[in-house]
Amino acid sequence: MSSPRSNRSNPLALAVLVCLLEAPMHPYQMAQTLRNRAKEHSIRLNYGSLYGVVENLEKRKLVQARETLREGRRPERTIYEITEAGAREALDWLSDMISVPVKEYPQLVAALSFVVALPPSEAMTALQCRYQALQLRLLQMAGMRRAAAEAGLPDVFSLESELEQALVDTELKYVGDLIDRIATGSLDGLPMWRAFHEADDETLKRLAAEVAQGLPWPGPESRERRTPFTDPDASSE
Amino acid sequence: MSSPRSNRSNPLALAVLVCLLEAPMHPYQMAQTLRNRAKEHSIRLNYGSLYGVVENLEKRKLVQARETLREGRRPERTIYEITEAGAREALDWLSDMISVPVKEYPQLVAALSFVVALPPSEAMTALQCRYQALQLRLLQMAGMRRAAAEAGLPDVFSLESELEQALVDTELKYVGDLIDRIATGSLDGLPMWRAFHEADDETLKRLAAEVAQGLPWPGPESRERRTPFTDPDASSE
DNA sequence: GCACAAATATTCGGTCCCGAATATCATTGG
DNA sequence: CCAATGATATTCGGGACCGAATATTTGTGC
Repeated sequence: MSSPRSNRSNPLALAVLVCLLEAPMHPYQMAQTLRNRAKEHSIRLNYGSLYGVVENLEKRKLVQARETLREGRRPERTIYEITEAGAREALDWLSDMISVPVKEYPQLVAALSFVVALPPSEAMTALQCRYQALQLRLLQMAGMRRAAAEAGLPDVFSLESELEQALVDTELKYVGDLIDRIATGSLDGLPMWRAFHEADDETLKRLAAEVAQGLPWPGPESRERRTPFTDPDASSE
Repeated sequence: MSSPRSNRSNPLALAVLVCLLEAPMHPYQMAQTLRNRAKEHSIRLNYGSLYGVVENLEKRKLVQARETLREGRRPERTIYEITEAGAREALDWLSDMISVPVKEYPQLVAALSFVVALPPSEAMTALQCRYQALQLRLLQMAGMRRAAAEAGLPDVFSLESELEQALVDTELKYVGDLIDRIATGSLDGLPMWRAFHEADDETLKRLAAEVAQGLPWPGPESRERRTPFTDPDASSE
């Protein structure tokens, strides 16, 4: 009934609104603007998505077409401008994005949650590989930040890269520590992990998995029903 | 031709493979297993998505239906098992996810990149709000980790929450610092930021925006073409 | 034993989004 | 001057995903 389509899922829509907050423009120009300001590093920017997003905003009356230039030369360029409601929505949305942290799912967090499925030696190799890649990225980011500073860009315009750097740095340090813990054997549970994979014996593996499964993993509500996992028709074979 | 559908986009598919690496099961049981192990905190888990993902994997011959139980009681439960190729894919994928860091777009990074669109006072309020929320989340996470430790779960099974905590902690500290920098006025560019929003004068605002835009924002390739932004037919009005 | 709620297990429709393709214009140089 | 290349600007098809709806069974109180 009220809002025809998407809510506040796609941050690209916010980017569009903020662009239009400054001046009316056509979609491609928004892309240019965002790229010029290196926002592509903080927002997932996709040429194809832009037009859909803008249309969506138009349906929700947050932006409106101001004029369509034809000029005979270029293909039609539709210039959009922000509406009253759009301006309000932009500031509200932005405010909310800062105020309310949402759960996110970084790749490495996901990967680590399954790391025991990998033999320790392979995990080690992979971690070292990531460590080097992260070091490289940190160097690149530091370079960009230095260049921006030298160009006279005030910090307030590059807060996002400060934070990004801090996060990557944290990840780097964590990975480094983890590598050490495995190398020195100080990681709690490492013998068990090794046992899983050194065992030629399938049943041991299976057993170990069940151990992991059977361990009481308390949720935040602290008392979780132990799922009774139905019938033991587990079959032979 | 070769792979009918999605590649390695959805980590839920990896979760499915890892589940099946341990034992054959039906989709709902995978969900149970993942929830029991609190993987829902590290993987975006959606009941509806599961079936689609599993079908996809079946098309790619990474899993196969082993048997379909009817039992007369419950609706049909199709039990899947992993294939040889599936097992290889799982380990490869996992290894890659660890080895190769991919660019990610945390909400706060996106939000900060537009923070100057917000009046400083509103930004301040929002930041303080987030700060409190993050503190709370940190406490919850610490509680869960302590509970897990007391329950005897070895660290190697909860690496993902260590990392998550480290990341949230970094974010918290960054937000705290930022609040201080604004409060004490030590943030570089803060007067400019204030000027944007204190000006009743529209033209000043517009001008300031252009300053931000005109500033040479060097990309990682260090020399970016200054986009000539086409014709100065900017129109009157 | 029956109504009602909760858990179990899966289906389905709509929508969002990505990437490739298209179409036009500008520029270069043979 | 026209073919080739690259930048400009937009369209489009189709797959993936989310969340709500659907069945069915189990449990609970009366």
